[in-house]
Amino acid sequence: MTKPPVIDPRRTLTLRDVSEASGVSEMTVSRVLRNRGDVSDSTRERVLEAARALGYVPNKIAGALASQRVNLVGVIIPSLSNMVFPEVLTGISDMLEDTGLQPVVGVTNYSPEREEAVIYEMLSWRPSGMIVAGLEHTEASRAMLAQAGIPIVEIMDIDGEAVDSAVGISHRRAGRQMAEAIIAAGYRRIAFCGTMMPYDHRARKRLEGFEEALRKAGLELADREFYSGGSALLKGREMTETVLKRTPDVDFLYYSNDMIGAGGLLYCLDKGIDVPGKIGLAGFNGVELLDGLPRRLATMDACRLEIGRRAAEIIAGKHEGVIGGEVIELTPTLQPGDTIRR
Amino acid sequence: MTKPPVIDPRRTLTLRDVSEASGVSEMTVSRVLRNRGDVSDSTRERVLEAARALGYVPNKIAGALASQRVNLVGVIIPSLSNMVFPEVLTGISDMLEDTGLQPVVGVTNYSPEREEAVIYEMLSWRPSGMIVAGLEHTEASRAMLAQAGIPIVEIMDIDGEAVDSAVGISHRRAGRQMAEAIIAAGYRRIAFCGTMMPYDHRARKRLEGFEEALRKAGLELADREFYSGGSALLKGREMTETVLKRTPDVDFLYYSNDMIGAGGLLYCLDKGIDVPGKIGLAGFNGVELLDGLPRRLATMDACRLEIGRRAAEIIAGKHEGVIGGEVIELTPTLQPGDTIRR
DNA sequence: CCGATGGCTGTTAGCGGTAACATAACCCAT
DNA sequence: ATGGGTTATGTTACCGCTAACAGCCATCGG
Repeated sequence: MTKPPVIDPRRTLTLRDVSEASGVSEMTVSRVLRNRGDVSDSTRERVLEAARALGYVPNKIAGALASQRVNLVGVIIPSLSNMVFPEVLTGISDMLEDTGLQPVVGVTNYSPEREEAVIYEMLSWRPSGMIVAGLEHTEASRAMLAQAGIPIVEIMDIDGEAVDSAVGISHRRAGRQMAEAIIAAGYRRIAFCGTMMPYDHRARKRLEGFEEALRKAGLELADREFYSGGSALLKGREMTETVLKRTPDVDFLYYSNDMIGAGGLLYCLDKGIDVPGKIGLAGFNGVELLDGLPRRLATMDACRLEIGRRAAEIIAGKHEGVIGGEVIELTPTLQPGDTIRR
Repeated sequence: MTKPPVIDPRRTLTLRDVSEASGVSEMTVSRVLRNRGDVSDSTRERVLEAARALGYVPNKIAGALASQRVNLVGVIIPSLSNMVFPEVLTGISDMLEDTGLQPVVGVTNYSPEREEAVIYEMLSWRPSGMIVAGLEHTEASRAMLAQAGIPIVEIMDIDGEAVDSAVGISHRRAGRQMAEAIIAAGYRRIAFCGTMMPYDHRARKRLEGFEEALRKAGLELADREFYSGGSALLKGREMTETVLKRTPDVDFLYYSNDMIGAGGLLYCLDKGIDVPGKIGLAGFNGVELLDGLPRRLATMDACRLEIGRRAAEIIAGKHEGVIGGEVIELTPTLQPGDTIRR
């Protein structure tokens, strides 16, 4: 028995509906809607009218399958609650704006397994390219990316080996530079406060570079304190208090990000501690938030917008010549602010 | 380190490749990979092995077209640089976690035209549902959503007419409640600072509710100041300074969001102004950031996480019975903090 | 007046999967 | 043996669209 042909009034429309409504073939409708090939003005007119009247929305799934072309770019980042990744996203969107490409975001929460799953999921939509934060991935993730046959750009970091292209800064060098500036300013009892997430490789590399520079100057960290979760601003306060109580002679606090740095700054100001006289402070990232604080925290711009832009450019193929495997190192600038002695 | 098996790089793998490699039909491979139907253990084993060895990643485009099923949920929000939407997203992701559904985010930058374009783009991927921030859309946007034949949930706001379902709070009421609390605390010369984006309807509604309550008490705004763009914290400082200079007898400042409120708070503390004695302050949203400030800003929680969760529940069809058109009003709680006299 | 040319539209054959049905092999009770 | 029921696998026909090519008609130079 054949099923009764259910004429669903809300059946989703297809090209055929538009084609019937406008009296031309599906192919012509397709051409009109994509602005492809030659279509006479009168026909185009008629088709557009019909499509609008019906409220037709093309089915990209079918289109993508037929054309083997997908206008999506997968963007995989560890977190959205950080303010740094949204800014990278802004750079990406800006640059992708009129390329017909569209970013699709996946979040990993700093978990390599989650990242692997997200990459798999993304790739199964056959995007035109992938932008992935960081250089550290599971073996399987790297393999999938390498096999995908699309441009891959790893962003934020360049201290390591990229699957394909990479755009970022050297966090080791950033840590080193900050240490050198701090030492040059005369601080000697230097402590570190930062995230303890084992998978925040970039914070780890900054600390490595930082300690390396300290050693070179015959110094070592006077103290260190780690946190995870919670309000970063509050954690910054708390960690600062902890360190200052535990190691009262500390004269500088290096924070792994601006948010906890800001917390530390507010704490010091609250307590009436002389900043940067008695204690110097520095963070990392150059977040906009700092502009509103009572004093400008020393920090280092991570070139987030620029990273997003450059990565998107590579995906969009806007760069001349080179086909892949580019590594673009951007150079962050140290902003001494008002929390390092001069 | 062993490299993964390098397959012919010019062709992406299909079911057929796996089927040939494991000696069964494509259909059986499909069944194995989706855990559908009965497949003998030995066959399953063999297929999985082959798929893994080849590095096969299924093509969801083809799958979606064939099955008429897409495991995506479109989420359309005005901005990512706000911290409130990332939190809503968290709620959505949490709830969607094990439903097989995956959120895909689109950003409108508070532009109705952009929103229309993003909705069109999203719908053309035929998602299983859509979550859209706000109730105000272009005529065309509403029509598209209504026609799509999928569950639509408008979030954040319930003061207006929903296309289908809605989850949110009443911003008018929120504004009213805050005004009542402020008046009850004895403040009389009340000013407002907020965004001037013409499309931030929720901020607008809060202000409307706020002024309504003032009027009911025989009061009116003593002053008002608007901003757009830039560092919200800094703008908060600046606007506060402007208002206090222009209208020195102001005794309360109501901010349209916590970030500018925090800026105002920092400004007042800087200037040694007695808060909440001489001047009271309040913001809106209950952002985590506030936890780290020297004093707790009065605010009102916008139920962001809960909104995300509930919206996702509706899409996932986890709610019993009802088919659509639900409107869920959540009730924000006023957190008086330390910046309103008691 | 013919074939060539170019503008416009239609036809055909998939894209890579999956739903639905068909088939084969094996089991058991009748 | 026979029929009916399982279980495991294969076959067929699309899903909605687009690439590639085929056709048609008017125009045009020789």
